[in-house]
Amino acid sequence: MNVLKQRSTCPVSTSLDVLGDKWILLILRDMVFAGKSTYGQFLQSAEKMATNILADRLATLESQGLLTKAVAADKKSKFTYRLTEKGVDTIPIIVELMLWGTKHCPTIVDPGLLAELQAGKAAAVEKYQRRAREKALA
Amino acid sequence: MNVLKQRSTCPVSTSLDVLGDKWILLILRDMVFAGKSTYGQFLQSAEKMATNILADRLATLESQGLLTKAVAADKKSKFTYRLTEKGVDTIPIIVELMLWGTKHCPTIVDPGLLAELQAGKAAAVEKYQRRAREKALA
DNA sequence: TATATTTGCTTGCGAATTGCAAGTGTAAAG
DNA sequence: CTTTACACTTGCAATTCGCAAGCAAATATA
Repeated sequence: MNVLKQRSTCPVSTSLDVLGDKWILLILRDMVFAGKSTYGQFLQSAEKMATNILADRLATLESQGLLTKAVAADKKSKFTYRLTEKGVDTIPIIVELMLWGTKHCPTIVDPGLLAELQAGKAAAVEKYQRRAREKALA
Repeated sequence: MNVLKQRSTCPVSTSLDVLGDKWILLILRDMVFAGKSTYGQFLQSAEKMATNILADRLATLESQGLLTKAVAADKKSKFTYRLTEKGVDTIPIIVELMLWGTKHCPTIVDPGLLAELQAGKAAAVEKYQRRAREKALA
């Protein structure tokens, strides 16, 4: 299950073999910019992903080493998903997608976040990466 | 045909509604980094995309305004695809995908391009954007 | 002028993937 | 000890995918 097929040795292609899925990147977005970390929270997103797809993509993300799964601190019947360094490294990609969408598609954007990104992209990326790392340790 | 469905108003999600497809981004990669511009050239890529998928994705890219289709200068039975500004603006996304793949997946990378990106990402992105714009005018 | 080739697609079809609805299992709460 | 919360799993119709073959117009070749 969930065996990755690499189509070529091109770095863009190999990235897409993992990340070239609409749901995968929305899960990562939710973790980074919405602070979500549980199955139930991911289900509540505006895009309404199906439960089987969510389960499948979480398993893929875990097997690909982008996130870790652990029993939640408050409840034993609950799991917490956290980004690994490999996952944290996708933040620049998500940020570029956000900027492109903001510029070229009809969207509703958080003005604070947009201003932050336009003021200094690299600094904003680093801030969210730092924040994700801190959460992973907690 | 090729009607886009927007899943939400989030800029990451709207970007993915257009770009969240493995083939779409490989076509853009071929245009930007391999200088390809015809149907036949796209078919020759290492990833071997099916002819019906290529035709479909080129139509999508055209209808979404990422590229333009024109009769080739040398042959009337040939078409030339060129990036629009909206297409040129995807270069930062492709560059981030390339960097992530290089760092986290087994790949074979062009050392010159990698060195150029590591020396100065913004400068390299601008160079390829300039080059794509020049080609579009030719 | 007749035939072959290049180029850019379409079409058909079996296989894989998706999305929806409903069901399952375990832990905690009442 | 029943109910609720949470995280999935299963079944199934419908869409999408990938492969192979076919098609049509423009050009090259004999």
